[in-house]
Amino acid sequence: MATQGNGRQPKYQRIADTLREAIQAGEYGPGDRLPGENDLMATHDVARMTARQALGALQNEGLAESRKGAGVFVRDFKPLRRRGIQRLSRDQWGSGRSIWSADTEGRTLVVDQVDVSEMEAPERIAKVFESETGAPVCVRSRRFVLDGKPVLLSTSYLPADLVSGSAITQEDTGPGGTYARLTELGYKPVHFREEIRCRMPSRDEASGLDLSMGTPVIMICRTAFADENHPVEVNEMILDSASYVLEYDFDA
Amino acid sequence: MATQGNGRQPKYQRIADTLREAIQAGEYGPGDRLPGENDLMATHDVARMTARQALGALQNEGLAESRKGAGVFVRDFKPLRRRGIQRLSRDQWGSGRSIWSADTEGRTLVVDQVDVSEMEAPERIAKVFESETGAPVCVRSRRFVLDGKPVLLSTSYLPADLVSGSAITQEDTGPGGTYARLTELGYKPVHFREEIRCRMPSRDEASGLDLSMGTPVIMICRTAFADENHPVEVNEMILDSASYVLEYDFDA
DNA sequence: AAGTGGTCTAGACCACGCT
DNA sequence: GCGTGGTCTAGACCACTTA
Repeated sequence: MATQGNGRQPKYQRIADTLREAIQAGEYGPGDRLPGENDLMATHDVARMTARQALGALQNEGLAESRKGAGVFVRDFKPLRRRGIQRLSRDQWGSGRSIWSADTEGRTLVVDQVDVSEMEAPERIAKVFESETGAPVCVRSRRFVLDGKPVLLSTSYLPADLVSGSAITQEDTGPGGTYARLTELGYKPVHFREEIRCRMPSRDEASGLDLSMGTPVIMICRTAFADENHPVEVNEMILDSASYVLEYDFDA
Repeated sequence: MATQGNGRQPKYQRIADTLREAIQAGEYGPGDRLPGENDLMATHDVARMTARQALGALQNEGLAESRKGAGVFVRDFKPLRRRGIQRLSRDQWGSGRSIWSADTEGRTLVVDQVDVSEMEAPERIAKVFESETGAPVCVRSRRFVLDGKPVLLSTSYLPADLVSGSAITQEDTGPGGTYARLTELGYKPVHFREEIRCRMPSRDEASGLDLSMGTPVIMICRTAFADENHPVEVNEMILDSASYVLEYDFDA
């Protein structure tokens, strides 16, 4: 017992390898149910926990996901393409269209969990605005749900003195959104910086995006600048990495 | 026994939460050792597997990493900043400098596992070059190790007929690298497209980058275009997400 | 040599979903 | 109702590091 030394590598890894290869060979397609714990215990003659470890490995790799009471299923990957630069070109939001219309053609977008409030700026935000920590900022947080699947959590920070009284402090910012309003206020965004990180989600993020185990998130932190390096907005976004491909097109 | 219903959520989650909060509160700093399995069994009065699950959860979140025979330790996050657009501006490689010099100032970069060969183009690559599947391509794969830590795996594909006989087919491509040579050959890259995905690593990627559990990878697929949409190179990169922040700067 | 995490067994009860 | 995955116990041996 516990003689793991048979084939040089752990039993659960060998079982996981078998399943992985079967998936990649197409024996199990997206959405198909994989052999369950009981199946694996029988076919590989192992204990419960060992079969579980094998299935758990596949889930941690993002290849499979479990549904309680139903089984473990092969995952699908059909991402949205988010064109980082074109979507923020002036004509997008200049003409009253949401910058989202570029990404979501022909699909159903719902924005929910909208919350607009004013609070003291967290340190990292205050630092960008070059204001003292604790200066008031307008905070707009939202969730984007595409065809029933939550794909993005967004939290946007703007200096409160800049936007007070404008539609930006309302839930509905009107045609063209925040950037159109900033333009009207004399702070037209002319330059953007996007910082991209990738990591495993926090518990809040996992539940907010309805992520299954083994799905990382993409963090995009976008800073919008009015002319001459004047930052007017910081937007922190959390994206379901299984729902997105980011694209940046630029000249040498 | 197995009365998990005490506090509404699983025991291992409660233990993980305790540790997570302690980490975020700074009680355990980067590199510090967390309480081990035996500690947790004693302090929380649980079985081995339950303590393991708690520590496993933290590792899957990327918050901690285990070292066999030593313990579980809080992870650090000190990423490189990769400026996607500036690093590919003409003056970088035009002057004989590697585009890497922009990222790695003052650090030790080693390139190893260099392999240059010719093979038939995989389907996705042939599609980009608009050649028939199986057309010959020059494949350059390398690994970049920064201060002893592998951070990036790169595989670059170029049409074989375009580069045959040039230094691009050598291990050392000379000053300015592949892009300087392409320019000399009359295929100056003038436009780039980078596609970014994020997912959990394959086993090969995890071992090649020496990743610990719970670390996703960033995939960058860059296509370089000579004038008028003529693709001349496809570079597929796998980045350790704990080592990188990507940055894209652009005008509206 | 002692302690650590990695793997494994053989049982158990639970909540959930539906073949 | 029955099978599913989710959680948990109480043991065990192993390989590795030296905190």
